[in-house]
Amino acid sequence: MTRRATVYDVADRAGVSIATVSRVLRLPDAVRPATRERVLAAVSELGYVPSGSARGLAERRTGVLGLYFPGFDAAEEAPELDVLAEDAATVGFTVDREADAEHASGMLFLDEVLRGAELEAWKRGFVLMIGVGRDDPTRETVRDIAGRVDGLMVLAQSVPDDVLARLAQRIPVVVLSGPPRGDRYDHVTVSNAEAMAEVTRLVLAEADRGRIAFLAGPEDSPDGAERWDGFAAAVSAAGMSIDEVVVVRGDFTRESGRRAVAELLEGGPLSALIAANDQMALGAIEAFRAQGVRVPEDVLVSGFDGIEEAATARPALTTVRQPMTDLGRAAVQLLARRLQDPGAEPMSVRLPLRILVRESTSRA
Amino acid sequence: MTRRATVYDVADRAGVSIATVSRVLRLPDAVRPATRERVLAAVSELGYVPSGSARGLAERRTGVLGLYFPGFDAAEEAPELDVLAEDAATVGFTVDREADAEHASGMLFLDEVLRGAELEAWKRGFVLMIGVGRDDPTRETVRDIAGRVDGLMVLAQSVPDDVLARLAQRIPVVVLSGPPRGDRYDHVTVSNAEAMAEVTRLVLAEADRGRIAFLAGPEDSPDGAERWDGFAAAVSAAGMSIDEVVVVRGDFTRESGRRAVAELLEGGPLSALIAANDQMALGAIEAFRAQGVRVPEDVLVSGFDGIEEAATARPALTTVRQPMTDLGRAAVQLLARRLQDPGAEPMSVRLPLRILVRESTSRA
DNA sequence: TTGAAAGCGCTAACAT
DNA sequence: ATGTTAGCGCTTTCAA
Repeated sequence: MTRRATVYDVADRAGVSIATVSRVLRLPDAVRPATRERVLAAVSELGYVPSGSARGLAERRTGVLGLYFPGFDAAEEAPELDVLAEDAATVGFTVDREADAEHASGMLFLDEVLRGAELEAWKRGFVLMIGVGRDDPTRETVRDIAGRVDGLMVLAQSVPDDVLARLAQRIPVVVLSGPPRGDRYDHVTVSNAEAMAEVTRLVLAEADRGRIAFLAGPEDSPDGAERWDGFAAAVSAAGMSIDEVVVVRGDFTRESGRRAVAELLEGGPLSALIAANDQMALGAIEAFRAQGVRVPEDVLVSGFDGIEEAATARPALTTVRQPMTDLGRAAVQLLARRLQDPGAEPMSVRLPLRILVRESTSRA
Repeated sequence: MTRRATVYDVADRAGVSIATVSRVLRLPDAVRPATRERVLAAVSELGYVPSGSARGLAERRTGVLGLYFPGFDAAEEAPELDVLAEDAATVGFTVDREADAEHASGMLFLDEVLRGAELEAWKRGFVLMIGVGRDDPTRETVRDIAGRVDGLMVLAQSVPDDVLARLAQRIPVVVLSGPPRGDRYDHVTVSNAEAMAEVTRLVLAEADRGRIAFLAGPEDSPDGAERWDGFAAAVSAAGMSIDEVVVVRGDFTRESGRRAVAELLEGGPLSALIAANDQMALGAIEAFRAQGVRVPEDVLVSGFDGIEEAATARPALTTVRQPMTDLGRAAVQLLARRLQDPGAEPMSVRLPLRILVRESTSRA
């Protein structure tokens, strides 16, 4: 690798000025064909690739959009790997008769958002830079990224409010998912409440007249709260009093779903259980089965999130799926809009959720 | 958003020179605490975020690594989405009683590679820029990226040889997966052949003395070729002649697996079928079942790739899993090495595969 | 159609 | 410990 070629090298070689080189690359039609050919030949011969930094500096835009996630791993938990080590593995394989080669769990959400964002960014001529929030107080990855991009998309909760406010002073910020964070940012969300209301409506329509239970999320979860609101609204709409339903609070884990069912069954049989997320719903189904209660024959169960396991579980779980790819795409669209028109009013986009009706709520 | 603050603004406000501002940010200990505080206060008040472009230009390094994938989508196939349109959807949900909300298929591979790369990059103080290869002749996304990063990781086959060679002239390149592309690049691969040989050995040890079949991939697949080599080696090692086995060529699709079985069964019963990938193996199992041939009682079947469905299928499929996260991590490690020592010899790292022995090859 | 030259916002010598 | 200044490699007026 010899010294990197620059515009000057190309200009020399083609016998033109650097301005002409720049023009050939940016406004080819503004240059006489013969000259253009000479320049392109030089570019090619020298393997010239323009410096993004220099361009970014001169143009005052980078052509890069940033996507910032909450940490999807505890960096510390990652096993050691050092392929440069003296004793680096030399075996070609290992044999495993037990393990199920855990597929990365739960993170599909982020992957799909990423994919949607990348597609939309590409369509608009941007490239994507990604960052993951890991709490290392000595480093602020998000600022690292903010300094290198024209606009930033952050997943709800991944950046503290004050930091976000600072960054928004410098570049456009779009918040993805979660509740609105003030009305100063562009924002993409989903209709948690409406979708939960609809699920509840569907379940109530199918259920016996009997005890209905809601398995809520933790108190501090904004998503959980919205889902509760939706449930409550549907209950009222069905002409029932909210006092007629039983509410148990869980923490979004499967185990808390199991515990909730144990508790609920002490109060007698149930005709439907509506959970604030899939994990709790799946835990509940396990517990019902353990107690000899059949789903959906004896009790209907619904979840929320649309995790993959909801589809493969027996019975398959009725749930609500996040439009993950569209979340990513919508975020980029909002960012692109603001980049074009920095003064526009902050805008909030609400994407429809997809309700998947499956066996667990079908009194066949 | 007022004009973006720069070092000059910060320096003015703190009553120091721009050099001092720069120092506070990069070598805080080289500045007197009192001065440092003043500067940091100014930084904070102004919401100053250093320009990555200016830094990159001055430092002659960007602190960014690039990861370039082959297109995981046909951009054209993506449904329309325009959240800014006048008639943008206003409904909160849709109800779906049939569909299984397809989880993005097959691309888990890339997601996990990405995750591994991001983790390792973060550990080393880099951020990650991603690009996806889509064939748009008018744009060269990969060059876009190459101009903005200190080093580039490309997935095998995602970049034409000549383009790659050009880029490698400018920045370090690491090739991921696939066969070596010349010996001029650092390279991370897996031991396709060895792992397939081991799978074959395991299956042969378990199988009846009967007809053994290999379900090969398309001729032009380098992976397919390596897997074939491994199979052939194991067959020889078992003291059999390669002529004793039946070989059918498929194209890595499930349908081709089904067809292959139909064809194979015409030649009489089989005792084992070793497929070059999971999709074909799963297709084969379906076809066997349709013919009343039981797996694994009558015939053993193995796959390759370790897709998720291999674990949930009935019977669970014996397969070989790619160390995807480690591929990403290893690539970054190689890149970091080369960045430190540009003159080092190109290095090729071979990662062990993980053989997962499951029901489909277990004569219980 | 082309060239000269002035920045873009930073870092890193070198001076003080 | 801090300030001055010369680039880093490009884009973009403004002139020619």
